[in-house]
Amino acid sequence: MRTKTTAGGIGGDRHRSLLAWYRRHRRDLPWRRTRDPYAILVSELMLQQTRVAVVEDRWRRFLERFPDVEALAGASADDVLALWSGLGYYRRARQLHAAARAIRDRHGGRVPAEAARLRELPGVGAYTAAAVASIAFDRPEPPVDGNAARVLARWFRLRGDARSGPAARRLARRAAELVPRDGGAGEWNQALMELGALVCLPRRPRCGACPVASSCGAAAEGRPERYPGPGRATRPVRESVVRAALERNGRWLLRRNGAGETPEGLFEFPALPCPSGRATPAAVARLVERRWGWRVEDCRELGTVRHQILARSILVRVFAARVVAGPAMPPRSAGTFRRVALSRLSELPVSGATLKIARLLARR
DNA sequence: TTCCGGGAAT
DNA sequence: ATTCCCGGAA
Repeated sequence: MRTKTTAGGIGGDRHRSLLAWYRRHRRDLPWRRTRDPYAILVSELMLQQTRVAVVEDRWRRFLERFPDVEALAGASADDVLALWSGLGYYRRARQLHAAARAIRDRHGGRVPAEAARLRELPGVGAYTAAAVASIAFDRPEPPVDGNAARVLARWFRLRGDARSGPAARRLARRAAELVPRDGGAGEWNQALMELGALVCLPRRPRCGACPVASSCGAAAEGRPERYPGPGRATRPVRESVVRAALERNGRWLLRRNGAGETPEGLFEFPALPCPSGRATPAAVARLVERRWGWRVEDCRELGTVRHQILARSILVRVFAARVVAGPAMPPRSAGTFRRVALSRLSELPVSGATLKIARLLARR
C-alpha cells in the first residue's frame, strides 16, 4: 500500500518532477498562448473526442470568424456548423453555440469561473467544466480526461473501466487530492494530460522518458499498458451505401439531412436506396431519374470512401453523373436540396464523408 | 487494411 | 446503456 508521504504530497517531488518536465516539453499549442476564457472554452469543446492535430487549425479559423462570445452568440446555426464541418460530433457545435447564447444572456457575456456554473452550460460536462475553471481561472478543479485517467491509473495502480463506475470515482478522488489548491492548478492539470498525450501512451508507454516513472506503480510492475483496463467492447458492423454526385452547370447537388437523419441538418451527397452490391452506373442513372426526376449522362463509378459512425463502419460507393434535363429542384417530399460549387463547399455545414467525396471529385 | 482513442447527453 | 465521428497508429 502506497502511503502519502511528504515527498509525494502537493509541492513534493512528484509535483516538482512533472511540472519541470512539462515546462520543458509542453507543446506550443495556440490555445496555450491565450488567457481568454472564451477561447479556452472553444478549445476544450473542440478537443472533446478530437485530436490536437485536427483541432489546431480549426480553432484558429473558428476564433477568427467568432472572436468573442458576442460574435458566436449572434451567428446563425449554419455558419457555426460550417466552421465545424469535418470535425464530427456536430451536436458539440450546436451546444457551443447555445452555450455562447447562455453566457451572453445569463452571465453578462463573461464565461463563468465556477465549475458548477460552467457545468450548467450546454455541452459542458464534468471534464470540460473542471478544465476551463482550472486552465482559464486557475481554480483547483481536477479535470480527468482520457489522458489524465490513464496516467493516474498507472501511477496509482487503479484498474477498471476509467469511464464510469468505481474505477472512475477512484481516479477522480486521486485527481482531486493531487491538484494544487493555492495556485498552479491549470499548469498541473495540463502537465498531467500532456504526460498522457506524449509519454504515458495507451499502447506503448515511453517509461524511459517519464519524469515520474520512479514513483509509478505500473512501471514498477513492468506492464504499464495493462492499466487502466478494458476499453471498447464492440466491433463496428460493416455497411455499404451508394451516393450520387450529380453535377449541373458546374455545381453539385447536395441534400440536407432532415430530422432523424444523421448528421441532422448537414448537407451530403444524396444517398440512393440501392443494394450496394448491385449498383451499376445504369441502375444509378435509372434511380436518379425515378427518385428526383433528373435525366443524367456519363454516369460512372468514381470511387469509394470509408467513414465511421460509431458502431458502424460504412463504405460509400460514389457514382458521378451530369444532369442534362429535369426540374431545377426535386419535389419537396424528397428533401431540401442545394446546388453548390466545390469552391464554396466550405460555406455550408457538411459531414466529413462529404468532404472526402468532394476531394474525390476535385481530382477527377 | 484494420484498430483504437476520445466527453457529453439522454 | 446507447448515441454521436474522425484521423492516425499499428
